[in-house]
Amino acid sequence: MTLRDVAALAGVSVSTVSSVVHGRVCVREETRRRVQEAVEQLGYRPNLAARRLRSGRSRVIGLALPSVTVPYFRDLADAVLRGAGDHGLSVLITQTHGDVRRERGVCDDPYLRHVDGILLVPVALAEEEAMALSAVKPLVVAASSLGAGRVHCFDTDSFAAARAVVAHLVARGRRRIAALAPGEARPAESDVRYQGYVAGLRDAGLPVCPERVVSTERVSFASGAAAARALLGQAPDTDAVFAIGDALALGALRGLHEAGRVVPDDIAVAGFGNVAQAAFSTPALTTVDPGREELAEGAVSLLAELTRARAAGVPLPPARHHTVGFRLVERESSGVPAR
Amino acid sequence: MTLRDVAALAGVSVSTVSSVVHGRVCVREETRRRVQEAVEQLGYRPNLAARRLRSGRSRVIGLALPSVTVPYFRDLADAVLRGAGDHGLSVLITQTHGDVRRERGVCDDPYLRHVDGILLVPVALAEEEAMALSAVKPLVVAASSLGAGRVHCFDTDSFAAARAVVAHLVARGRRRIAALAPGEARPAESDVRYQGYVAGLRDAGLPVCPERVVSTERVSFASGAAAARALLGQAPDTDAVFAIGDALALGALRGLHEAGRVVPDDIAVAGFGNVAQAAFSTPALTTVDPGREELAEGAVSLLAELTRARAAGVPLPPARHHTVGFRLVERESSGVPAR
DNA sequence: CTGAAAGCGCTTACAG
DNA sequence: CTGAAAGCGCTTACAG
Repeated sequence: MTLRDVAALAGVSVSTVSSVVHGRVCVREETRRRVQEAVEQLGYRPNLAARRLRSGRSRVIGLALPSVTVPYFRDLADAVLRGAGDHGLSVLITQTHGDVRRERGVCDDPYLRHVDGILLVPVALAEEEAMALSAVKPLVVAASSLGAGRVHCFDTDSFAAARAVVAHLVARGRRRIAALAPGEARPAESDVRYQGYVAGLRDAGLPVCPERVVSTERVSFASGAAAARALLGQAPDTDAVFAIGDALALGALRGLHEAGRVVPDDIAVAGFGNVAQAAFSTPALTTVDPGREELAEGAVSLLAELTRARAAGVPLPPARHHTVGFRLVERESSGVPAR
Repeated sequence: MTLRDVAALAGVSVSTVSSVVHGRVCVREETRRRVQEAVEQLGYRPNLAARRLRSGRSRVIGLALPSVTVPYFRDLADAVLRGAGDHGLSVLITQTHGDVRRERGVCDDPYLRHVDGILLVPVALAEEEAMALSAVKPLVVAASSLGAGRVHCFDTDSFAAARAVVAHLVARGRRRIAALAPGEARPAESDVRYQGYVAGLRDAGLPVCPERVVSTERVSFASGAAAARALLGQAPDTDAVFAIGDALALGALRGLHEAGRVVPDDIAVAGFGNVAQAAFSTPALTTVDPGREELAEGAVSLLAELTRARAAGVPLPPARHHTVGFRLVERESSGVPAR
């Protein structure tokens, strides 16, 4: 079932069929009708591989993120999948597992080689490296604070959001507020959230106590639970915890429970991400809604625009850092009653 | 950067380069070396679209599942992504949202059109419909009990697993055991789990009480919470709940908590799926580990084999229902102490 | 062991 | 408004 077959049945040339299929206006109404009938009758479907070979475009974008098992990224993937559908794009997902080499290599990733553009959710990539990637193919960085706007980037204002979380905890009467965040080589995005935490403490005239800052190995339930236990060991009088990710916060809830602490009576907990289960934990989790839908949709739209521009050979719009609004979601874990 | 360029640099024909790239043995060692050097030097990468057009294979498989936001499917997607990588396959994900028309139409899904084969996680599809899809392109049904083995199918023995859950609850002294499951048009897989519940009650000589069977709209946290509230209204003396999915169970935990019931003291809860957060809820959730890794890997391997067979023009192996082992994971929500 | 050539199905100037 | 023709980059018999 090829253009040739359709052309034969409709009694026209393949060029004409191609024009009809692409909705070009330069075809006589009567001809168009005949071709369309032939298309219907034969159930013609264009061969994508041929189209791609010819046009150099694949209509597929790559989504490179740490792992779909992290609730925050999974929800983001869902939003991207939906957004891409609206633009007629398919999505190829690849997991970097937070490995900076894989992040650097996304453009070489054999599974991502034929994609038109890449939506990258980096964890450890430097802005310069992202710029290098942008030179290879259209790239939009999502959900990560990649600095100075020299790369197309869509992100929540994580600094302000984290700061608002701390302000909220302070308003609920907490003074000894801890932070849980990935350790040593803190990913850029996590670091921004952490800096927001520091700023929030400063706003309230509170000190940053090193023993209240716990480094975690990853952003996972297990790490959160372990970090909570460690925190109680080194700073038992802590009365609130800000975890830079919901998975960490949900794990901390668990760790605190195991240690016999009552949340929020003994200790408040707040996270970041407003993942689906944050509303259904016990107690329900106070967190930041990062405007995920808007972020995913904006990033996909921009990427679609970039790939179109590139295909058309027109200059790409200059890189910019787009910021999406956030919302503080106050729930039981910080002492806000349900309902 | 094409075969031609490499051929020119190496001073051979494109056919020879192609042979080297494909590792065919019929090339003289000295020639192979020269070609490989040229490949390196030029950084040659094959054009996938051309390869696909020529070979008719894409090395991409489609994964069609209800939604990546459901924890159970998200964990499955993660396992499939990893399994596919081992076979050198990319994965294109499409969400059916449990819509049977989208399930029936997976082979026509414009985003899945060029894939070599499809891994389908159906919710409402009948076996006959799946057979019809199999005729279009290689298809493996995963994580769903699709009957009689006339379609390639990988599944947990959900019936036995659900039955084992009930046996466990009975062993923990529960007698008034409720079930939470999607309503009216119960998906095949959910129904199998439900039937396992019924069998489990029978094994213990317990009656199936209609007022203890609550139909949910979806498998989500929110549905689980709502169902738990409904259950308490219509059968307040219930002492255990078996939810056919972990999302439902985790939501029920929340609903019961809101209603002032203590789990497991007042009422035990068990789920199905052993999703990542099941170990980190409060209390930790008793559930069934469905052998996800084995299931995903088996399904992907089989699909890879089918696509290879089809490409080679050899007859596909006959359809079969593969069953994967499960494991009951006993945790606090059914009264098993932590640790 | 190596190469010339056909062709996968499409798009796109270009000519008419 | 329509068609003939070139060519995207590759693979694969086939001939030598």
